[in-house]
Formats: sequence, C-alpha cells, structure tokens
Amino acid sequence: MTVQWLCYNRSETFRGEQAQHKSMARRHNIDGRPTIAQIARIAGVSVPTVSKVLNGRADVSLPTREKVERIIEEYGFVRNRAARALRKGKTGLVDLLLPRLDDEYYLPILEGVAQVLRDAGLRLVLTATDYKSEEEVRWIATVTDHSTDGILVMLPSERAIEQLERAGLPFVLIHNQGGLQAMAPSVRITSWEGGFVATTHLIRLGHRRIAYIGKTSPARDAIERIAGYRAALDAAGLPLMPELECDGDFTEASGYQATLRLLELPEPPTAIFAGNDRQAAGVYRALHERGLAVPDQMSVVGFDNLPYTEIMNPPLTTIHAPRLELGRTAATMLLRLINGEQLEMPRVVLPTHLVERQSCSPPRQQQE
Amino acid sequence: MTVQWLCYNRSETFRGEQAQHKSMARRHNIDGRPTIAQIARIAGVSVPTVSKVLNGRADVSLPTREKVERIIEEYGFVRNRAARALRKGKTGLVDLLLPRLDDEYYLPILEGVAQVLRDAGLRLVLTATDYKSEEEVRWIATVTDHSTDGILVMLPSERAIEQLERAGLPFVLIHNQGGLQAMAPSVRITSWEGGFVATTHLIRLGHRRIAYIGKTSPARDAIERIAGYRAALDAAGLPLMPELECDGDFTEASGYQATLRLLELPEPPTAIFAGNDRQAAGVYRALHERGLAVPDQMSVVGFDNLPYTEIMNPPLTTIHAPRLELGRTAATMLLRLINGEQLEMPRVVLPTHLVERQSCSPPRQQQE
DNA sequence: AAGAAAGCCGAAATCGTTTTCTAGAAGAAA
DNA sequence: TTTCTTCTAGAAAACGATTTCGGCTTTCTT
Repeated sequence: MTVQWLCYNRSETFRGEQAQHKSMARRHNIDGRPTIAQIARIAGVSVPTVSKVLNGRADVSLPTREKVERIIEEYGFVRNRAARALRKGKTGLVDLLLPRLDDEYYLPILEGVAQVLRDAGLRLVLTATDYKSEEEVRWIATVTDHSTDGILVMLPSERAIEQLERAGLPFVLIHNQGGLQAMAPSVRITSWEGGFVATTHLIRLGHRRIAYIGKTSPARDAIERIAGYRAALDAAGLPLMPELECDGDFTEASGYQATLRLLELPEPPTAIFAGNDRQAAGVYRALHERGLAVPDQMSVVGFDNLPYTEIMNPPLTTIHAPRLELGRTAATMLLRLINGEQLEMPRVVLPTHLVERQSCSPPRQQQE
Repeated sequence: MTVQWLCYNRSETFRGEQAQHKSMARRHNIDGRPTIAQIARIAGVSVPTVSKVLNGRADVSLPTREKVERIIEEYGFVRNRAARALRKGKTGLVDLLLPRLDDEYYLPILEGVAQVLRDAGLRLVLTATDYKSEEEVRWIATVTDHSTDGILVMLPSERAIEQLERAGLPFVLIHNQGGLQAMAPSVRITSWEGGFVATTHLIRLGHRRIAYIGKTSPARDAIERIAGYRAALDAAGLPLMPELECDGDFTEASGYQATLRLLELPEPPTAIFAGNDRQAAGVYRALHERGLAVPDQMSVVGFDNLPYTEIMNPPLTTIHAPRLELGRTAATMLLRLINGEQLEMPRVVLPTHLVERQSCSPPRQQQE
C-alpha cells in the first residue's frame, strides 16, 4: 500500500486555539456551534452585517468588518451549509453515478471529475448502482431532491436519462450508450477508431489471422470496437473470419477461455486483439499455460491502458482510453451548465491512441 | 473496459408521465419544482398534513393520506433536501477523505464504505487531498459546516484529527497513523502480523537470506511491516542483515531499483519480502530483466493483495489486507456514532492473512 | 345524555442563512 | 444653512421543510 508522509504539524497551536474557543464559548454561553445570530450578538452588530462580511460585500465599514472577522476567527465560526443551500438554491454538491466501484477502469474518470470539482470549490457525491435498475431508480428519486447542483452519469440507462431530463437539473452523460437521447450533453471516446487502429497495427506487422475477443456485449463501446476491427480488416482487403470473433464479457476469465478455444482451432490466429486489457490478461494466462510466448508466438493488443498493463510481462501494447480527460471534460461541461451557460459542443468525443509496448511483433511465418 | 448491459426500459411510459406532469403543472400554475405548500394547496390540505404523509406519521386519515399521495405522485414531487437538512439538523451525507484517488489500493475501502452507506440510505461525499496539507486545511474548514453528518478520514494527519475533535462531528479514522490520538475511533489492519507471517512463510520454506523493501517510510503501517519482518527473523534465530533492508517508497520503481541493488550484493538474498504489491511488481520486472526466474531463483512475497497480483506471472504470494472490510467496518462504526450510540470497541484492528500463490518455493541451495 | 378519550388537522414557530429595502448619518454641493 | 448623494447598518421577508401544540370532531364510557 502506498503510505505516504502526511504533514504533521505541531499540535500545540491547535490545542491552544481549542482552549481559547472553549473559554470564549463559555463566556458567552454558547452551547454547540455558533450561528450567525450569536456571532452578531457578540460582535454587537446585526445578522445581515455578519452575513455581508462573510460574503465579502462592500457595504460594511472597515472597523466593523475587522471586528466581525475577529469574532468569527475567535469562535471558529463556520456557516451552516444547509441553511445556505436552502436560501441560495445551490448546494455546492455534484452527483456522480457509477455502475460500480470495484472496477479500476473508473478510477481515473473519478479522479478527473474530482480534480475539476475541487478547483471549482464543489464537492463530489458518489453513488454506485451495481448495475441494479432498482438502485438506479432509487438514486434517481433521491437525486432530484435538489441535494446537488448537477449530475454526472456514467453508462446511463435510457430510463435514467428520461428521469434526468424531467428533473430539470443540469447533467452530463459519460460513455453514453447512444440511442434515443442523441442530444443530451455527453462525453465519449473514439472506440471505433481505437478498434481500427489496434487492428491496423497488427495488420501492418504482417498478421493476417487476427482474432477479436468481446463480441457479445451489446454496449455501445463494445459494438464500436468490433466494428473498428472489422473495418480495419476490410480496409486491408482481408476477409472477416467469424471463427476468430470470440464471445467475451470483458473479464479476465472470458479472455482466458476465448484464447483456449482459439488455440484449439485447426488454424489458430497469429495475433489477438483482446477487446480490453482485462481480457488481454486472460489471454496472457492462457498462452502462458500453453507454453506460447508473447509476442514471438502470439501478438496481443489490449484496450483501455489500465495501469497494470505496464507491468505485465511483456508490457502490453494497448489502446489508450483517455479516462482522466473523460472525467475532466464531463465535469467542466457540467460546471458550465450549472452556471447557466450554453454548451457550444454538447457532445464531445475524446480521441484514443495506440500505446506501443512489447506484446506485438511480426508473425513467425506469414500466412499464405 | 467493462461495459455491461444496463436495463433498457421502454421509454414510452416515461414520455407519457412526463407529459402528464407538464399538463398538471400548467393547470395549477406551477413553474419549477413543486413545494410542499403547492402540493398542499392542490390537495386542499395544510402544509403539515403533507409533511406528515411524507414522513409516514400516524395522525392522517386514510382518505386524506391517499389523496395527498396521489397528488405527490402525479406531480412527481420530491422534497427539497436542503430545507429538510436545515430543519432536522441531519443532511444524510457522510464525508470520506482520501489522500488520493489514482491509487487502486483505496478502491475496495471506498467500495466498502459505499455499500454500508447505501444500505443505510446515506450518501457519500468524496474528497481527495492529494497529500497537500493546504487542501486538507481547506477541507477541514468545509467539512465542519454541517454539510455532512459524519466524517471518515483515511490516513489522517495530526492536525486533521485535532480539527475534527474540535468540530464535534462524529468521525472514524481509517489507517490511523497512531500517535497522540490514541482514543479516537479508528480501524486499522494487523500490519505487524502481516510482516511477521510473510517473513515466517519464507523462513519455513528454508530461506535464510530474506530481503525487505520499504524501510524508509515513516508511516505507521510501514513501520509495523518491517518490525514484523525483523521479529520473524529474530524468532527464527536468524540475524538481522541491514544490507538486506532496502529503502523504498512503496512504488513500482522503488521495488525495481531496490532489487537491482540487491542483485549486485556479493551474497544476494534468496527471497524478497517486497513491502507491498506494487514494489513486488518492480521486483518482478528487475528479476525478469536480469533473467532470474520466480520462484526458482528468487521467492517473492507482496503485501496488500491488489487485484492484479492474481494475474502476475507467476501469481504473487502476498498478504491480504482486508480493505473492503476496513471500509465497511469504519462506515458501520460511523453510523453508530451518528445515531448517538456508544462504541464498545472504538479501536478496531482487522486481521491480515497470507495468500499463497506461486511466487515462493524453497531456495535452490540452502545457505550455510 | 354528559363527559372523557381518541383521532385528525392546521396555525404558527423554527432551523440559519441571504436578500431586499429602508432609515439614518455623514459628507458634498449649492 | 439646505439639499442631495453616498455610506453603513439593520428590519423583515424570504428559502422549504418539520414540529409543537391546540382545537375541532368523532367515538367511547358511565
């Protein structure tokens, strides 16, 4: 685990401050957290005046401002956010809905969102649906209660989008599956192009029999990837080989099983485009079990560029999916929406690119 | 990427409902979201009655209740959470502070927290400090504004803990560094025992020269791990070998570099306890570069049991850190605290255990 | 049939902040 | 001195829900 050295400050300072707060509180009969009203009373001014100081308004004289600021500091006063949210109609919170949390794929997206939000002074409310529509429904009901200023949804269902549009809150879709909500603000990646580039890379190396794993998923991204694969074959004048298009649900296990089946073919492929990195890991495992070397006896390309592809053995050539940017872009767009601005580009597609490492080489002997 | 098939419902239903809402709203001159007052007016009852229906109070007659419920349903009314939070003093939100997001180590912890919170109907506010104390200070100020009901802090600094105690909000520490705040509620893992067990495992296999990587970190967990390592050597009657205790900041790169240095020793170790899995990955890379086979020429043990250790080649023997349970336990404790209950066990330590895979074997030739 | 108890419902206060809007004071212009 | 601005500061009304408490009907007791 990555344990790092956090800043250890002298606690003495804070002890002191704490004591000071205590005594002040006692002196003025303050029980729990002070409110604006209490601060006002202590400072000998009115409530709106304190509020003005808090909000940096101009119509407060310097002496008054300083006095109030001193009291605020002394008592460690913090505004009650609920009251503020109620009055202003803004909560300073943004919702992010993910299908699941135990998937490192989403991590950089989450991070990108968090970065942008933090810079904007907003906070992130995270919810995972576990792909359960029941959860999704529950979440949708809860999300429209004005507890957040805007919503980011990953891989939304049609139903979720409908609800969102109805609620009238700003939202941005990440990895939208496409479909009916063509005009909703969304951010995606060029999955088709990624599939095309990955396959073309293998073709250029001389491969003629190239397998693809991940045919089954009906998700938009998966469909695009296999379409890119087929287009690349087609563009190179190569025939489609249905026996080389394997089922796969984008898990390590399915990559493993698909590879075993491929190896049992009378004429196995010389390269495998694994659909995603997790399946590529399964491909590696199967190949290793069968004693086949990567890339000498089989070239492998992944998709996503997960962190561990760098430390795979050999390091995996893969398509980089710009996930951090995905998160940053979506969050930036949402911020605009929350500010009431128009999006000149409501539907953004972020480019993927090939990351060459060491899992590909020309085939041992050319086919034909 | 793991794209899965989300539930696609017929959107017709929702179109219909939406239209219905619209017309209703028009009929009663409702602009944006309806409030309790508007619902009350439409239903011909008073505001408190609607509130009672919403909260399932008993003193509402069945016909009234049904009428109100119908109106609520028809207008798609949702309570404004800010108003509710202000009045009740509870926000339904819990804060989780992580050092950083781009580290998959934290993922299961996050997931555990999310699970428990979701079951309790609370929502999770996520903040990352990036180890910057500036961020931490900003966060601490923002966290005490009653925008959440409780706080979970990972790897807290002393300063953060002081602030937390002062704020008077319920909080639980995860991976507390120890130190002064001995009595604050916290959850940790048995790092010492993990180090002991990992080392003992290697000793039992017959290893006598066992290296440890990760000496430098002053973090509590790191200190415990190396202490466990030393204790195991001691318990087995083996001498400590300072030249085999390597620096390491728990990154892949430091594991790599430490291994290269170890291999240059006049008498290299026969086994490496890598401190964590990331360093173990670096060890693998260095060994592979030098043409040394795992486990035949070098045994390796990791720590944490990150997901990718299973697909390493060979699969890594490591110490399992129960991170999901860490998150679940911390969240459960916090929930108790929020409910005003006492914690019979405020300081919980969760056990680690050895996960044997294929990166360890007896040394080729016994030393001495 | 009178009084008590129970069941329903609503008026009003409240949570803590922000936002007018107005009143007074001070200073400037005449 | 009078009048007109310009500053400051505060009173009062939101924001949208919950909660307390009292009044009005019923129904039940005796």
